[in-house]
Amino acid sequence: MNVMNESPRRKELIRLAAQLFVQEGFDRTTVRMLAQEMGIKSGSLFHHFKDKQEILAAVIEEGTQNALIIAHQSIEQYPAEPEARLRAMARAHLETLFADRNAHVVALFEWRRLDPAASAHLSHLRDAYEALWVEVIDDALQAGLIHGDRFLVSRFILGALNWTVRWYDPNGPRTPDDLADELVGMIMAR
Amino acid sequence: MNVMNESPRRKELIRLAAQLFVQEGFDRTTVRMLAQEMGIKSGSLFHHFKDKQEILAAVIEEGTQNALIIAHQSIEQYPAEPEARLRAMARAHLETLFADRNAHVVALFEWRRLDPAASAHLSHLRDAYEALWVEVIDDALQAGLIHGDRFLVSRFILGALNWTVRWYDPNGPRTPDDLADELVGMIMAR
DNA sequence: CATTCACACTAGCGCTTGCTTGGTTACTCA
DNA sequence: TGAGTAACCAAGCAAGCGCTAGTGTGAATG
Repeated sequence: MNVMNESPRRKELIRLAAQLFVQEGFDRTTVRMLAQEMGIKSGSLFHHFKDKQEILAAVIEEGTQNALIIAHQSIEQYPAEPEARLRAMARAHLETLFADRNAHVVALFEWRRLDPAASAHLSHLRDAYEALWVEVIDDALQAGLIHGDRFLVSRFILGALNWTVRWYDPNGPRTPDDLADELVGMIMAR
Repeated sequence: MNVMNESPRRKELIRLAAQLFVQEGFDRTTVRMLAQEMGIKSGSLFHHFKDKQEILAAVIEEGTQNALIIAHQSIEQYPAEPEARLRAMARAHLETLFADRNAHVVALFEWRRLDPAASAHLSHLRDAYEALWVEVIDDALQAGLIHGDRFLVSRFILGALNWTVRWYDPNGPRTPDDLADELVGMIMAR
């Protein structure tokens, strides 16, 4: 087994697993299906991962790491412009959501399948990401751009954004940036 | 087997199944777990339902039927007041969502486990419900209460509302009506 | 040249799954 | 009273599950 390995091979396997988890759901995806998709036999799978759980954790970790990095990069461009920060954060959210769609769908809808240990570890990553949001929203509230309870507002915005994976068609006429701008426009006081 | 049966017994079994599906997820809920929760043996379960799939369909059907009825009752009280209609619709949505929480969580997150036949049948129910929303939102747009693309606005609102099942605590200080009012306040032009 | 290593294979164990079968009990109603 | 039926049970089958043990191979390392 290959515990802490960041090889390209492992990354590719994780990508394939994410795709299958989205298609079938974690529980219905068997190790034999995973192996076939990866072009190996089911036994060989356990050379790369300790067990099926570890594959799930790896998928979710990758997605969340990427989201954090991109969000950071996006808002640090505008240290003192609340509206630009809000817009950049929403854009970054949708950008990662659809660039890395499979991993994020797994993170959003299969989180509960994580065992407690993995869940605890990954919760920190997610909390760090949500803290970024709360920060940006606090700025926007203080600047009078939006109004309402900071807790509820951030939950509503994240809900609206996350739910897009259920209906948004990347091949349609609208870009993720269009969506982000529309949402920001919808909630901003004029 | 007991195909089209609306007996109280069946209703109770469906309620118990919904609870387990939420706790464990559909795939991880075994027929033996269901039977034990129902106080019968696993074989007896198939006297009430053709197969496991039928239980899932029954759970989702119940929840969606209720939502439709309550939404109808709520908005027909205000035939010509766009703001009241919007608020009533949001309140009704959250009211059913938490009154009938288990069934709705299953409907939202286990829909994809339905086989194609059941999915086709239930899609009509869901579409009827969403049509109500589009109607109410069109009225609000025309009245100038909110602004934006009708399609996107309704998706964002439904996303924000549905996502509440992931974070809202019914034992906390806020009522579902508080949430609905806060959301409407957040998006309404002033 | 000998050893080690990553990576893959074959074979299958022990267990759980959804569902079936054949029969029993309790109740309703002519 | 006795026929019909809804509701249940005990037993188990066939298939599929995650995972393990033991082995082979070709490339890198000493």
